[in-house]
Parts: sequence; C-alpha cells; structure tokens
Amino acid sequence: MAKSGKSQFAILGMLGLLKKSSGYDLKKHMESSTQYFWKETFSSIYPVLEELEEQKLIVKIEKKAKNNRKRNDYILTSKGETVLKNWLMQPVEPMQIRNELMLKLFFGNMVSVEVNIEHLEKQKKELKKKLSIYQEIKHELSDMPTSESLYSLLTLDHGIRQVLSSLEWCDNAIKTLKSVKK
Amino acid sequence: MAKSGKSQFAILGMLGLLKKSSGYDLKKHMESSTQYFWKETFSSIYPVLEELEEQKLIVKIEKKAKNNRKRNDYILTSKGETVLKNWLMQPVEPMQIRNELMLKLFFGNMVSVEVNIEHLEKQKKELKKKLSIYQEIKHELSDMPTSESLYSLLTLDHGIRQVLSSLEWCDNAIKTLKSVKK
DNA sequence: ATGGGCATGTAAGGAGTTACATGATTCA
DNA sequence: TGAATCATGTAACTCCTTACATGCCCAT
Repeated sequence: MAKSGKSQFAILGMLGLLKKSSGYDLKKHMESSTQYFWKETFSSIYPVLEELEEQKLIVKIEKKAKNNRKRNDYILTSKGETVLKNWLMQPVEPMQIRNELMLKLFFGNMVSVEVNIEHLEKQKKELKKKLSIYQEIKHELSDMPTSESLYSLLTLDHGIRQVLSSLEWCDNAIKTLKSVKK
Repeated sequence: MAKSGKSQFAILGMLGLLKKSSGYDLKKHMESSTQYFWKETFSSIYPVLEELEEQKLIVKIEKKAKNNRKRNDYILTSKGETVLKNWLMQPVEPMQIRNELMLKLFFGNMVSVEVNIEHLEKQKKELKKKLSIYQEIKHELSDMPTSESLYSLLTLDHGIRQVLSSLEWCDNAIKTLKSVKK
C-alpha cells in the first residue's frame, strides 16, 4: 500500500461520491464542499491519481471529450471501494493542530495591545467571510433530499458552529483587550 | 533568515516568556501551556535551537548543573527579541486545516451509520478529556496576577469554547444519526 | 487577440515526523 | 537493579507545497 498519506483517501472518497470524475473536477468539487476542512492541490491530485491507478484502486477512462480535448476520467474499482470503506471504518487518528493566531496571542505580552487587537479584527473578518460561504452551501444543500445531504449537513453544521463560537470568542477577546488598554 | 518555518518562532517566543531555558524545558513548558494549539518535538527543537544560535538570535549558556549533568540553557539576544516581535506583528497566515473526522463523516454514506456514530463517540471522549485538562490549566492560571496571565487566559478560553462547541455538535450529530437509524 | 477557465502534469524543496541512539540520575 | 525522568541529539523519510511548464478553447 506504500503511500500512507491521507490525500489518497480524500480522492478515493470524492470519487466514491461522484462516481466518475477527472482530477480537475475532483478539485472543483472539493472547493465547493470540503474546502473548509480538506483541500487538495493539482500537484497532489494528479500523481496520487496515477498511483491509485497503478494499485488498481481506480481505472482511467481516457475519453477525448467532444472537442477531442484531453480529459481523463476515473472511476472506483471494487478493490478501491473496499480500501476506502476499510479506511472509513478505522478510528480517526489524532491530528496535530497548529494555530498561528493562538501562538501569536500567547506571546501577546511582547507587543502592544493594539497589535493583538488587529490580529483579532482580521480574524473576525475572515470568519465572517467563511460564515457566509457556509450559509451559501447550506442553502444549496437544502434543495437536495435529506438522505443524500445528511453527512454534508453534519460536517457543514460543525463548520458553522465552530465559526460562530470563534466569532463570539473574538468579540470577547477584543473587549477584554480594549478594557485593559484603558 | 533562511528557515521560514514557524517552529523557530514558537521557540523564540517561549524563550521570551521563560527568559532562560533548555531545549528540554522548552518542551515541558509547551506541554503544559500551548499543547492544545502548538507542539514541538525534541527532533525539531534541538536543531532549531542550534540554528537560532548561529543566527545570533539566542545565546547558549553551557552550564554543568550541580551534578555536572549536561544542560544547555538559552536566552534571547536583543536581535532575537527584535525578530520575534517583528513576527508577532506580522499578520497571521491562513492555515490549511485538515480534519480527518470531518472527511470520514463527509463520506459517511459509504459505511454504516454505526461506524459514524462510533467515530463521534470516540471524539466526544477525547473532547471531554481535553476539557478537563483545560480546566485544570485554568485553575492554575487563576493563581497568577491577571496582567501576566491575560494572554494565556485568552487562548485558553478559545480552546474551551472550541471544545464546548464541538461537544454540542457531537451530541447533536449522534442524535441525528440515531434517529436516522430507526 | 487576449485573458480567463479548462486540463494535466513535473521538479525541487521544505518543514516536520518517526525511528534510532546514548547516557546520567533518581527513586522505589 | 530496574524503571522513570532528565537531557541531547542524528538520520531517514514522507508528505505536501511552491513554482514551473504547457496548451487548448471560449467569450469579449
């Protein structure tokens, strides 16, 4: 099985959902669904796709689309499905989190209060942007039958709660820092 | 400046807080303070320490402690302090998040509901463990004067809110999945 | 005709992780 | 005397990221 990276499972999983897709579309789909907890770049997608094919977990369907434009579609093999399902059943490995904002704030005493407030304001802006993206996705999902969107909704809900909670914390932290300034 | 990794700043920052410390103690301190958003391993600490010394950002104080036991203490130079403060003032770079639980859940349709519930239960357990650690740290911090613990409390508060929100989400998700099962 | 989206890749590098290696001290 | 903690390091590796490279199609 060689490669132990998680990218392969992200790709296998997306292929399981989409049934058939090109590397390009795989990425597009991730951008509009998993992007807030999982991203892949083309530079990882294409080599992994090749490797998965070698291992017979997926098969390539080279079809010259209408305009004989190059486009490689892939589909899961039953072996690939087995490997994917097996991974899905394995316990989640604890991830190492690295949060730069927290690190900077933790050392906040070494710079002015204003600097820290600025970091927080910037964070707030980004969180709000995220939130509106999530809400948009949620809107789109509401058109689908629940059975199909069940798990998307669950993960999305996590994202929304996370953002909401972070936003509250930001406001609180800013308030605290502003009161210290005086 | 060569190395662009963040480890150096974590180390510089901890040295700024502790004033003087060995690689070993640096790690110990991180384990009891920043571990929920930042960790370093010995294998990264020692080489980085060496590199920082080369760049004159820190100085080594080789002192054979009492029992002539090897122990290298380091302190920040003023150049190191400048570099650290400069980094602290730079905007936080967006981090790429990879959440394996979310990824597995997103593909949850491909396995049984029970598997997904199990993942969530395991997550709950871990979150509760985290929460009790955080609360312990909070307790310890309450002995310190607020001015010194201000930023520790802010980051800790973030951790606590995050965990609480995740815990709520877990309960909700489990409830949803259990209702689907029937 | 040119800029943006479609579409696929290669090459090099970097930062950090895992595994390995060593040895003194302290406590039970 | 043996396990746990203190204490420092090296080597290999791995996965991912950044930068580079190419070329077609379509709309304005």
